[in-house]
Amino acid sequence: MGKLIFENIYPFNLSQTLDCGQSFRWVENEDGSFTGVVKNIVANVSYNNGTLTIVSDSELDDKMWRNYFDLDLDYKKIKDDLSKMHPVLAEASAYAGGIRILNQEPFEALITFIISQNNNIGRIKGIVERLCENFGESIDGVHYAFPTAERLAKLSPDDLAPIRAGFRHRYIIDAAQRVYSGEIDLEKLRDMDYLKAQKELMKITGVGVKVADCVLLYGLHRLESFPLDVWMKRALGVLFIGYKGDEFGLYGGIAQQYIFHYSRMHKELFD
DNA sequence: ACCCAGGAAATTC
DNA sequence: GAATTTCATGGG
Repeated sequence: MGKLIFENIYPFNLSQTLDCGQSFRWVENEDGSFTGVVKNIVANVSYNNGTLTIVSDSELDDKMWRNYFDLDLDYKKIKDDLSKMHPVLAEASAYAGGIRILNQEPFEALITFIISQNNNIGRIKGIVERLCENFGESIDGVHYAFPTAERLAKLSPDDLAPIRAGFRHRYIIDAAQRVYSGEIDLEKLRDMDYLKAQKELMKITGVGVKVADCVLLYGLHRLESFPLDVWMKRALGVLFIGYKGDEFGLYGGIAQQYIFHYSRMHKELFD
C-alpha cells in the first residue's frame, strides 16, 4: 500500500503527458485520473492544482516516480527558452506546455516504438496491451507487466500472432534477442555519443532513424533527440518552413513533443 | 473500394 | 545509390 504526494509541480498536465503518444499503457478513468503499469507496479495517478498524487496497492519508491515523471527538471525555464526560438513554438508551448518527457523503461520504449511504425496510436495501444497480456507477468490478474527481453527472445515471430502486429513480429523478436544476448546494452546508450547510440539501435531489424530517436528520447531521456514522423514533417513543412529539426538544441525533444501534440490537436492547419 | 497510420525493409531503376 | 513498392492490420 503506497501513496506519494508531490506538491507545487508546474507546469504539468496529466492527460497531455500520458496521452500524447510517448507511452501507450496509461488508461484514463472517469474521474480524470490515470491507471497504468510501470515495471511491476500498478499505479493510479491524479493531478490537481499543482499536486501530483500517486497511489498503489504496492509500495511506491519516491525517487523512481519522481524520475518517471521527470519532476526534477525545470520545465518552466525550458519552456521559456524554447518560446523565444520561434513564434509557432511559443504558441505550441503555451498550448502543450504541460507535457513532461517520461523516463520509461528502455526495453519497453524500444518494443513499443518498433510497433509504432506505419501504425496509428489507437491500434498501437491495442497491440501493446495484447503483448503484455500474452507474454507479461500478471500483477493482479487484470494488469500485466511489460514482457522481459528474455521471454520475448525465446519466442518465434509466429508465436506473436495473438498480438496482431503483422510484419512487425520478426522485428520484435530480433530486438529482444539482441538485447537479451547482450549484443546491445540499452543502458550504455544514455551517455554515448548521440549518432553512435542511434547507429547502435539501428542494428536491430525494424529500427530506423525515427524509431531510434524515439527510443533515445522516451526510454533513455536523450532530450536532444528530435524524432521526425509524418506529423513532424507536416509541421516543419507548414509551420517551420526551412527548419530541419536540428535547430532546437539540448531540449529539442521537448520542443518536438509540444509541436507534435499541438499539431495533432490542430489538424485543420494541414488541410 | 480507398486511404492512412509516431517507418523501414526489400526491390527496382 | 536514389527512388519506389511492399509489408499486416484496422479504422475512417
